[in-house]
Amino acid sequence: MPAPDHPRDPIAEARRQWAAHGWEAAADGMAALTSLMRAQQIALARVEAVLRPYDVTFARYEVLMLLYFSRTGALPMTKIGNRLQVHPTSVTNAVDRLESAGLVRRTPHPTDRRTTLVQLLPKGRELATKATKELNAQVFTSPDLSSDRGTTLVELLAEMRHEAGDF
Amino acid sequence: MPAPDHPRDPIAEARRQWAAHGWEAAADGMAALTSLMRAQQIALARVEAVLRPYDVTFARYEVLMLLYFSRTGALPMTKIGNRLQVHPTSVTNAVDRLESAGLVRRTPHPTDRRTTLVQLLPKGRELATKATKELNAQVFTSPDLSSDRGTTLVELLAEMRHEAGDF
DNA sequence: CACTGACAGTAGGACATCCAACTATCCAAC
DNA sequence: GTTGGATAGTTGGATGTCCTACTGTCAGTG
Repeated sequence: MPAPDHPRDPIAEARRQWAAHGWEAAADGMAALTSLMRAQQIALARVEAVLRPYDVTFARYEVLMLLYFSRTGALPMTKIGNRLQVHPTSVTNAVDRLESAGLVRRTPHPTDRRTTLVQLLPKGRELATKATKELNAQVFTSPDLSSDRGTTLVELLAEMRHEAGDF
Repeated sequence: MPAPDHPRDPIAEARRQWAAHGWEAAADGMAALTSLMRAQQIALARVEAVLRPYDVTFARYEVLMLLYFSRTGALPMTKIGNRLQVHPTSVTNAVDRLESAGLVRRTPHPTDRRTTLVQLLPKGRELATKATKELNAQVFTSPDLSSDRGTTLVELLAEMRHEAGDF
């Protein structure tokens, strides 16, 4: 057996404890969920480190890219929230900051006065292009994400998301 | 081709856009990372929904379980932060709230006056037991986590975490 | 044509996370 | 012994997320 005070995988350790307490049936699920939490934390930190010089967070970057890919460069707040699966108030927050930074602009909807359109500005489009280039180079092409492992991960998580009604 | 305004997988859609913009090499990595973010969000929401009646968040629950599994029911703040891979200030925050709820207690370390020990109280141990029973039943044994899929997920993410120096 | 329910967005509050800066303590090296 | 670097923990500030509650607007129903 390994030395007790040696750095081991804390999730494997937790899984062992689960089983030791008679919770065998739930041990795998616990390990899967905890792994998900930890891996997300690591991945997010890597992304945010790359985005920091551009003064945007991942949340705001996602909004920019959604607009970047849209035909007219503009989308209603609601549609942004639906696509990113975040609360309306989170969209308000992100757009507030993007607007303050001069990257997007709020525009009234031509026919529906309830709706606010978010319009990507040239400065925002430029930032999206540059930041994406950096992310592609420094994170998205890293071997632990882009290999077969990454593809398998996408498939597994897509099934999970689908069962949870994500799309 | 599917109807353009039909609900499709937004990640598959983003992957397609990535490729269309000449970023093929990064498309898989982007999809993997984004899947991770989304799946974590879903999983966390499921856990927090179960924990809400107990007035603890997942972060605080993790602290409780760490103490629950420790031999003496007490750990230094630093050790908690290391195990959970969170910032020292996050531990301070979580322990503050657990202490206010009467679930743990701060104790001075017998020999090192810099160190603060966090001691699990009976009320905290009881809550940990009950909450775990609920989580096991309602989340951790759900088929999308505990099947082979869950096991594969744990292995994949363990490799990722290991390469990122998580343990 | 008024009413009622659904929808779009925002304001205020709670929580978790991180970072930078600070105090207190320990320990090793001179 | 004293000094200086490392360690433990907290405080204050920023950000993102959610929830609840609220205002305005739209659209279908009577």
